[in-house]
Amino acid sequence: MNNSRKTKTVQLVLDLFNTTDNALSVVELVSVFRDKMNKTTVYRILERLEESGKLHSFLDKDGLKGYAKGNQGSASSKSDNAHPHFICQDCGISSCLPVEVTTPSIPNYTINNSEHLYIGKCNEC
Amino acid sequence: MNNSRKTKTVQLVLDLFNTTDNALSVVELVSVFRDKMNKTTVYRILERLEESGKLHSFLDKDGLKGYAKGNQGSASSKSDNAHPHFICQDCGISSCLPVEVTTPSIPNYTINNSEHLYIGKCNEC
DNA sequence: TTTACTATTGCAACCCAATTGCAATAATAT
DNA sequence: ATATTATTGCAATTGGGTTGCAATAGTAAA
Repeated sequence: MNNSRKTKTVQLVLDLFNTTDNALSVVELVSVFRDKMNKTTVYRILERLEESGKLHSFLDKDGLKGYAKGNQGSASSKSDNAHPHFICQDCGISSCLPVEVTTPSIPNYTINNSEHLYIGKCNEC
Repeated sequence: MNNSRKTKTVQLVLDLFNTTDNALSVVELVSVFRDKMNKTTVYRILERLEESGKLHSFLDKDGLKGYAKGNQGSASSKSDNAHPHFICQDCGISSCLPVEVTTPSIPNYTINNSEHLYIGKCNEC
């Protein structure tokens, strides 16, 4: 018994993420699907797709949420597969950086998870 | 001609940051100064103190803004002195990590600035 | 000290990303 | 077909953060 249902709206979201490797902000996604589904639905679909590991999320430099393909670990194992995200300060495009993240060891601190954001210019700009 | 004025409210904020090295979220600060000054005033004072290099800011894992002592570069030279921030998932306390940040070099990307956040447990928890 | 100048503050209204409650709808299992 | 319940739409709400503007209070000059 699988809980998740294959609805038209979920399929639309999945289709979009299959056309790009870039990350998309929730604001963009809500706008893109303006006529296809409700804002709340977009939020909830993204939430579920992240939960199930089909997408992962991160915060951009303005504190807005972005989503991209792939699993950065489910809610129960957040620390797997961490990678930095990049945002172009010119065109605003954001993407996952295919780079290893090294976690420093700090006395008195146990580090379980990390977020890394790089701001700069992409090759288009 | 120095633009900045030594007001009572600014002094209160500076006094608080002199009692701790930890970072404080804007929400906390607004709450702490609830009876001393207006919410808007807190935001504006923090903004000015960051501008002048007495404080620096960062985003926590929920996208909320935090402030801590010290200069992470003025608005014109943001990339100086970057360091990671730590948030304890138990007590919520956050602090600056005295660690160097290494910026990876990625083909086709120019990186000008970065944000690093570590989530884990502090020595108290 | 008084006066003039203007940085700073308080307040109310506003912006906008994100969340919530609930009834209606539509996948899926039987 | 029918029952079950995951999913959606909608409207209202929450909450961090911002803005406009008049009132207030530092500060410099007279």
